[in-house]
Amino acid sequence: MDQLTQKLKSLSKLSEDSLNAIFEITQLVTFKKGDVVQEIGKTCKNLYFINQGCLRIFYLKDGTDITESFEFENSFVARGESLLTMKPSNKGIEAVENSEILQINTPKLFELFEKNLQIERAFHRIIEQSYIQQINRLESLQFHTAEERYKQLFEEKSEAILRIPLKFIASYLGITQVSLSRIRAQFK
Amino acid sequence: MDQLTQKLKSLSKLSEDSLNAIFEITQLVTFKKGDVVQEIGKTCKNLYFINQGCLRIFYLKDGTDITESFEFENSFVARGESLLTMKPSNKGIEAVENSEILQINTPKLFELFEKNLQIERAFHRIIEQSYIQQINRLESLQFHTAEERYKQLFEEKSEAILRIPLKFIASYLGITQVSLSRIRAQFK
DNA sequence: TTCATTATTTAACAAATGTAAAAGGATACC
DNA sequence: GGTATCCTTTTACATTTGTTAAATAATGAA
Repeated sequence: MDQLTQKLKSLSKLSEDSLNAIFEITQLVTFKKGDVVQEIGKTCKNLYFINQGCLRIFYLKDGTDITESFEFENSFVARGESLLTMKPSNKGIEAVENSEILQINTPKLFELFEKNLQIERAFHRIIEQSYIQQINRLESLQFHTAEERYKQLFEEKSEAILRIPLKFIASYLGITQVSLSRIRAQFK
Repeated sequence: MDQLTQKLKSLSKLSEDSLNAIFEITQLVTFKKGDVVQEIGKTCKNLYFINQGCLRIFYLKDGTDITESFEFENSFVARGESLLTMKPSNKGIEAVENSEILQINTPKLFELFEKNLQIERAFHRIIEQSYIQQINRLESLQFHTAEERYKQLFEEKSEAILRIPLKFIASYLGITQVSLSRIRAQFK
């Protein structure tokens, strides 16, 4: 739980008791490359923290697999809109690599909020940070060309291009694989 | 304050005392069409609630005015990324129509959080809702064509097309005015 | 290793969107 | 009311991106 502890402490002040309360509703799980962590159509009842590996959130648009987002070590992953509304998500989560994941039970987490303000605040920080991330992503998609978006990804998250299949990168950037290939060809 | 009261109560349980504490840090302001409510470059220290009128968040990309978002009556408006990070925003806020706005002082609001959990929770709801909105907007931009995005706006927020100049709508949809005009021409 | 499968690139053509400029419309101000 | 300004549409052409299909490269399993 070391990595998770450090991450949580970096967000908000947390006592040992608070941390232990969180650990009690947390489970270590492992997935193999390609495993489905959460199926499309289910309501999101877990918040994931990546110890090792890579997860992606995806969905199907007219039968085509679309990558909404991906995360690496020391990041949280959840289908926020489902977690917060308690409604089924049209998105799924998949392991892009063999992964070691901490799985936090969110119904129990929300119960903890009622008795422990420290915990509530820490997890609100996570939501806030996801929100800020989302605002920046929107700006990128709204007004940068596909080439600019690729460059930006290359600069800010270059490991993504090394660790994630390009077909996932393409849909993440909102373009086709062919288009991404053309952009990459210019770079040489 | 009626509209704001109703809105807040719809989000979370709030006592009269809590509501009054919020009102104490809230100010009624009016703007004329075209007025700048918040300048680009300033740190966001207010959360706005629209009693009457319309606000838009915008920024400049290579000298071109881009509309990031707009809101009408009974909605909150803020540059979330600046409000939460306390850093200057590269975006501004403008009144699209003559508007009557309630302006909530956020540094004081954050102080209230420390003493009043009800208030903290109510405003976290606002952030959560903005976050969900943002997720859906991203999905729309990432994988719908410009035509689909226009149709969607038409169906979900048709008043926007009536009340907001099309040049603002175009950049909001991530396309040029010319392109929007072409899409609209097909609809006749 | 070898073969089958999957991922990536390339090519050719079609469709969508951008750019620049001009023409109409609508609006605001004197 | 008239004029200037701003908004919207249209046109013509350039560029980007999508689609389909094929070729090449990389990967994984027997």
